[in-house]
Amino acid sequence: MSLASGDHEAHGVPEDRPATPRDALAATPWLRSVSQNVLDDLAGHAVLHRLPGGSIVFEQSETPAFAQFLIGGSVELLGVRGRDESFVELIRPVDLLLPAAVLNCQPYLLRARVLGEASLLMVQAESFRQAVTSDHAFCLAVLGCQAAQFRRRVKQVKNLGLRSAEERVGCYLVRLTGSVPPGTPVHLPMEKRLIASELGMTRETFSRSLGAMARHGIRVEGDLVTLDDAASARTRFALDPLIDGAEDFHPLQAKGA
Amino acid sequence: MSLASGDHEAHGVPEDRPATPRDALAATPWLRSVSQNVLDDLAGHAVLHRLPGGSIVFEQSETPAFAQFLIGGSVELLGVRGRDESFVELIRPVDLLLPAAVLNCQPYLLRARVLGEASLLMVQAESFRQAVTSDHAFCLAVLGCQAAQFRRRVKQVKNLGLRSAEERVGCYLVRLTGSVPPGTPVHLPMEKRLIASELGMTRETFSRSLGAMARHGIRVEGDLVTLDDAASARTRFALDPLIDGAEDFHPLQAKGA
DNA sequence: TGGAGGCATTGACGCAGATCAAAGCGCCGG
DNA sequence: CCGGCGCTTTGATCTGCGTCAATGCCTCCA
Repeated sequence: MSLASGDHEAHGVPEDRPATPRDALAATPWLRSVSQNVLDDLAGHAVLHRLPGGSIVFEQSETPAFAQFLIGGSVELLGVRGRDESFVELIRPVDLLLPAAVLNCQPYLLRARVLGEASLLMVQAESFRQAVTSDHAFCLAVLGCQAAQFRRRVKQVKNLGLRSAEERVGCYLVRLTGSVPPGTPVHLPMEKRLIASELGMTRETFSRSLGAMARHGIRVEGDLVTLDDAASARTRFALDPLIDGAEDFHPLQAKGA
Repeated sequence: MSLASGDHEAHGVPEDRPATPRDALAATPWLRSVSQNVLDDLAGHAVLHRLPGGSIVFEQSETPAFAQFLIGGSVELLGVRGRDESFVELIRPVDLLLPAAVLNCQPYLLRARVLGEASLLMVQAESFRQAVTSDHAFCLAVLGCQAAQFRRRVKQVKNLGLRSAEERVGCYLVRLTGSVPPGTPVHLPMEKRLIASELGMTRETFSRSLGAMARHGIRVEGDLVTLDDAASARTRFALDPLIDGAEDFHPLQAKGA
């Protein structure tokens, strides 16, 4: 249920980034039930890569050469038309970048751009497909990963279609402050402009909405959020688990026939 | 590349609806490479159902009891909040209704409502999951189905985010008339209000946009569309395969390890 | 044949949110 | 200590599209 970006090793313990492709795969929760030799094989056709903020991981209409596992940092997916970009989704670790395109050998429908800094595990597309078609457990893992992504998208669409800009902001903040006792200040997990695009609005609208939150018991100063009147806030901005709930990977175990 | 709804047996040959669950599975293109006995097993835990227009197939937040295969007709998926509904997607045969929820045993995020009339094959959820976890070929088929759905959703989002209402209408009509020689009148494949919600706008806006099409070489009279000036129309409303292209199921064959 | 209900059209109007523009305000490098 | 750059804030303005309402048109059925 964390709203945090994958990108703070600023204070405290530096995230222990895996040193090798094999380590990265071993550290991926949703590959837990995949056999060692399949992971070995994948790792054998993979490289670990680190990209600075702003890098393009792939471009719209490219044919995938790799299956990209996002290991650290975060990546935004954007629809592009000429000069215009429209934000579609923010991917956080550990997840696959548009597995559908890789599986189907079809062109990417979106541009992927790194925020902050990201570590990617790049597995050769053909080896990835190979593994999916030859190993049932891996196939199930990918299926589960895709299912979670799909549900996240649906939630995003519902959030956009069913709530006003101000409500989206309110619910976001209520959720953000939900895990600490009311009154405790909480940091926004990323730059405001990024939160704004994740919530499907411009920075200006986001900024104004933050101001308006005061009227409902949420105080925002800089990147610090305090829930002054929890009752009021939670009434005005009622969370809906079918929109605001976290969407976790759900394990499916292979069984013999 | 058809825009047609799944719902015209009005003129010509009546669609041959499968008589038994087993027939329905056999007739599903994307299950072609699944072995007979798996299909037999699924059919053994399934019923074929026919629902009149307006029926609710399932309600938001229900836990799936069945995996629903849409065999004929079409079904709309809607996000619901209180009294409001927001259209999310139109499903056409043959496809699964929200497989992610079924796989993960998680509540549906959307309401499913029948348009016109629909035939559904309802497979017991547990048998469906059983088949996915025990049969690799079936697992691959479901993965492919989900991948196609995912890409359709992304295209939809791009269409909405990157084009104005009028452009969406224009592109829709250009695509609709694309398969016949310019000048030939074409029928709209469904009621205007449905096209409008598929294009993410109100009927009124859709209606006005249809009127505006005349300025770009597309004449609309009733439900008949004629492309008068193909060059002008296709320039103003340039199709983008990454938005307007059909998204078909892409087969992945199981291979031994 | 007439009227009721569903859909489409048309016009007037309003508004949420985008856009444009101009300051503030850190933060960093020199 | 200064200047520039990127982010944020704030205000003014614009506009696409939704909403509301009136009307017309079909189809179905009594």
